[in-house]
Amino acid sequence: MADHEGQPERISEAEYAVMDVLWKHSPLSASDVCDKVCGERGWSLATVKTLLSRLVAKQALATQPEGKRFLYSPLIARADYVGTESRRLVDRLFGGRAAPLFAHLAQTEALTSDDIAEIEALLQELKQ
Amino acid sequence: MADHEGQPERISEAEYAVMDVLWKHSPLSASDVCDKVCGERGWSLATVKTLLSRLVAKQALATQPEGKRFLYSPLIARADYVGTESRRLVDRLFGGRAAPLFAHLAQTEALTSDDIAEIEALLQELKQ
DNA sequence: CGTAGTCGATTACGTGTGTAAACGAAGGAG
DNA sequence: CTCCTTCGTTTACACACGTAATCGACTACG
Repeated sequence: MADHEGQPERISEAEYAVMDVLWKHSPLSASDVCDKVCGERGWSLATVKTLLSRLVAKQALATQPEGKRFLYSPLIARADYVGTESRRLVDRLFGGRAAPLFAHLAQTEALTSDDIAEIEALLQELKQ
Repeated sequence: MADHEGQPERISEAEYAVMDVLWKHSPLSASDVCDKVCGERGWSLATVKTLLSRLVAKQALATQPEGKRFLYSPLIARADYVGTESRRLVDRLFGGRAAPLFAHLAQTEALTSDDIAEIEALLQELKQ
């Protein structure tokens, strides 16, 4: 079947943890990535290697040879991923409207007064 | 292994489509549910039956016998599910802060001016 | 030059998910 | 009373995901 260039394949939660590291520090080797995530997630280096390979297969990461090993760097922007995922949630759960999402976050106390201030500031900009 | 009563099991996307129908019209039979979703999703009745069974196993649906068949109704509130999922996203992608999520939604044009007005109204209430 | 460590690639395996067919019980039609 | 339909239940299967061991190549140390 021809590489028919659809929308990018989805990135799973574990894969996201790997992307997250690479979004913060760009070209890293597999071991470097493991140093940053294997602790928190209780992973072995082998697991990180698998996730890196899958992300390369999904064209979410690029590899560049450095001596005998590879350095990995993101091919997709964090903002794109985050935007897509946010949109998915809003579409699926709130019929595409952001306001009900906001109402829910507010009701479940996920909003601090700092958040409120910040959002007000954003709204001010948007209204201009 | 003892039924150790943890947090409710996760509901997958396909399962959510079924829940969605039942959140709108409460006690329905399997065929009724199929009538509402099999069209849009291209499912067969068998698929709906499987999803219903899995949701019962996950204690997300209750069954009540009606003649020879069952009527299904939600055991968990839509608001709970939606709240949990929203929270997961905010935690995972935005470090638990809602404000950056809004910034993203705003930038990707997911916010209409109606949304903005609605959110402003909500903020007014929250500030009291 | 050989041996040990390291790297990416390959293979593995259990579980969840999407999708569905097959099976067995029960009720209605004739 | 027998056959067909209709339920719910059981079983199936392919693919994605989480997690990891193993393998073949290469390098660096001795």
